[in-house]
Formats: sequence, structure tokens, C-alpha cells
Amino acid sequence: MPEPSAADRILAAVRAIPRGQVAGYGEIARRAGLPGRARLAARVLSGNADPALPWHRVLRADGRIAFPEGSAGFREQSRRLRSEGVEVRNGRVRRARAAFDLDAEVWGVR
DNA sequence: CGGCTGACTCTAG
DNA sequence: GCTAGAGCCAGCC
Repeated sequence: MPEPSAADRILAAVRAIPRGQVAGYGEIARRAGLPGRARLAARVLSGNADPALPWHRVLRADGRIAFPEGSAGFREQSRRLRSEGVEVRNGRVRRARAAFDLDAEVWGVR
């Protein structure tokens, strides 16, 4: 069978985010072997239909939720994050990158 | 082919 | 911490 499509690799990268942790769109794209394709990662998520996909663990580079504040998606994402112990303040997650990079070293990823 | 759009990112001020 | 502007990429009309 052919090698996985870009979208498949992005989805795999999203599924690899441990529970209770978060990653940025650019980070996901990079891990999928698509550096600089953050927008593609966002696009893939917008069209995903997999209920098991932890899409709520993906944030913007500055640790903010990518949805407009107050929107349905925004509330849903912050609710899911908090339910797994992630601290969400005013649409922003503390230590989005730091926490992830820390574990990245542990996993041997990079 | 041209133009618009978006769950993006980076740099400046 | 905030807003603006520019750069970027893929999909759609």
C-alpha cells in the first residue's frame, strides 16, 4: 500500500499527543514531516470526522485556542482540556510549548 | 488562471 | 499582553 498521505500523518501526530498535554499546529505539522504546514494541520482538523481524535489538544503557537472566544468550538475545547487536567485561562493554556518540549525529550522525539 | 478564505506563525511597535 | 502587517499553504469558486 502507498505511504500515508499528509493528512494521515497529521492525524497520527495528533493521536500521539499524551492525555493532559497539548501541542501547537506547527508542532504537529513538523512531527508529521511537514514543517511549515501549520495551516494544513488546521485544515485537516477542521474536516476530521473521527470522534476519538484528541483535536482539543491542538492549540496555536502561543498556547491559545484557535477558535473565536465564545464560539461553540471554543467552549467545547476548553471544556475538554479542563476535563483532563489542563489549565485553561481566558482561552489560553499555560506552558503549552514548555510542557510539550519537556516530554519530547523524554520520548526521544524531536 | 485569478481571487478569497482560513482551527496558522513571526516580527514590530 | 495587544494589535498590525506580511508570509504561507491548500482548497474552492
